[in-house]
Amino acid sequence: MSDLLERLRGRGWRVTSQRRVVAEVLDGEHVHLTADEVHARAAHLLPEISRATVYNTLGEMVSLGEVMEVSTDGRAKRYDPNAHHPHQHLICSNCGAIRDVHPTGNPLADLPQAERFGFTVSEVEVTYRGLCPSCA
Amino acid sequence: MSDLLERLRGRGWRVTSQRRVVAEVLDGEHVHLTADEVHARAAHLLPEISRATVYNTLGEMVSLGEVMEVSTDGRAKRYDPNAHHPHQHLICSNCGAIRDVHPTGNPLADLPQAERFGFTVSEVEVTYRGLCPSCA
DNA sequence: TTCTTGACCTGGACTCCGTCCATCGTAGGA
DNA sequence: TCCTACGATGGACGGAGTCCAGGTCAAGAA
Repeated sequence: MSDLLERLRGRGWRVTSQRRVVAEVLDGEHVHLTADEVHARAAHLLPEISRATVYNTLGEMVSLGEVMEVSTDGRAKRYDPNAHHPHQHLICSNCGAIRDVHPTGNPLADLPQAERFGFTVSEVEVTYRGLCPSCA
Repeated sequence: MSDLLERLRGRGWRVTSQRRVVAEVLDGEHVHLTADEVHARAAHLLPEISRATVYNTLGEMVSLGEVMEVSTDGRAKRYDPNAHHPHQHLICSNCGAIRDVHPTGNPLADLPQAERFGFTVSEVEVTYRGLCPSCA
């Protein structure tokens, strides 16, 4: 993630302290923060940052393909900086903990032509659910 | 779905006109209505039905396993009455159209033990995305 | 059939998540 | 250093869903 700002600058992004702070907050493995959590942590580093800016910045990072949006439960969306390594998610049904996982196999190949209803299918998203060690 | 009310009655549910109307609205294949849509259609049959009742009834049907909740895009949840036939979903990225699909294979088996992080995995949800014939 | 009662329904207030907009500030090129 | 267009701000707004106090009624009892 450290080179995220470089990539963004290369795409013509103006680098501001707000954007730098959001990028810093979104750094690491198994990071799946809500926009509000990003805002809280960013505000720790830059107290005056506004919610709207966090939403804007996250939205831009998503549309640039640098960050992945994860809708876990119909509540707040979560933001996953691990967008360059294809992966799926494993979610605890009880506490909501999320892990990045890498299943074998190719689910796209598992959808027969007859089941595609004429759609051009381009993407598959797999969500595993269960109980994490602490909740089991 | 016609026997849904019978099943619910068997589980000790009090059958009211409101619940009957919600059950009637949720009938058919490839039905994926939002709570608001359910409310609108139900109100067509029973004008005084309230939003809260629709939410309560849908929530109860979901927790009884008679209806399945589908979070498509982080907007409103959709309700799928086809809960007794395991299936996945295919969604048009452009217009949001949804179809029930039946992939081959077993994605649960595709998650190696080492990728389970100690979770007790019990459920997989697969969402295919692409463009429907009208949007392509 | 009528009575009784606890489960159910109602509508409006409320929360949470996210978006919009007018205005102000500033990064970075000239 | 100056300019200016892009970015940030914060407050109002909107959609989706939940909560609650009070009124209503389904269904078993007699």
